[in-house]
Amino acid sequence: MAQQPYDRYYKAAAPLPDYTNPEIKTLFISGLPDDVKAREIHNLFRHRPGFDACQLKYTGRGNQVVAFATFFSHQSAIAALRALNGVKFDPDTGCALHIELARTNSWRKRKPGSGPYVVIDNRDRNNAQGSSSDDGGSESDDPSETDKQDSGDEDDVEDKATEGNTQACSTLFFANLGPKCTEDELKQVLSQYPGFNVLKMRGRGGLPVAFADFEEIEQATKAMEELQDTQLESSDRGGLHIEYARSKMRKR
DNA sequence: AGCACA
Repeated sequence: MAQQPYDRYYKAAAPLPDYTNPEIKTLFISGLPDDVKAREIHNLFRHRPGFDACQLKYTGRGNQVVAFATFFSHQSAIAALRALNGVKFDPDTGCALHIELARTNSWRKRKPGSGPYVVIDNRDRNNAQGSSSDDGGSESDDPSETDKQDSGDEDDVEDKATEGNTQACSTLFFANLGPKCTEDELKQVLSQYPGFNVLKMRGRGGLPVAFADFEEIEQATKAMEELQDTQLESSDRGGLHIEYARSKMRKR
């Protein structure tokens, strides 16, 4: 009853996950219900700092499905692992996520044009599921997975051009930071976004706020969208609140 | 809701 087929699967596949290998930026996720959608995996990780892309994989072993999530750094992968490992993914069945560092990084880089997640379906070609090199080879756009085709990137994102009342600006304003938030922590997150220039933190009578300057408005927008509501490790409150700054940061 | 630096 409580015995899950994937238990056997991942124990056999990853006998001793190496949590210390700093090369690995990819997480291996099992414990997923077999009707999980790639979109759900994406939503699970999309607000984690440093998240790059993910893939859902039908292993071909029964209905078993696993996922891989790739980050821009080992550290951010570990942070997401710690935050999400053991989390109840399906409240009905109570089944919990099992997350480990993957044994090898995903070779797949997110291409500018392509979506943030991909589906790999081995259910029909039931061969070659034991080897370590079967992690892809195809960008198979499965017709059964049509959720992503029209909208590409988002499904629950309201993409107004502006946040609050402010005009788009290449400097971002960060609020809802915890008192323990450091410049380094924020810098580390932001440095993973193209065009990131300078960070300035200000302690506004207790709670810190921050300003992050980007080369281009588009790059600031991208970072804002991806980091909005992200929980920093230092946070003792809700996720990041980000808006366009009211004025561009002064050049020095 | 909280937006500085000059």
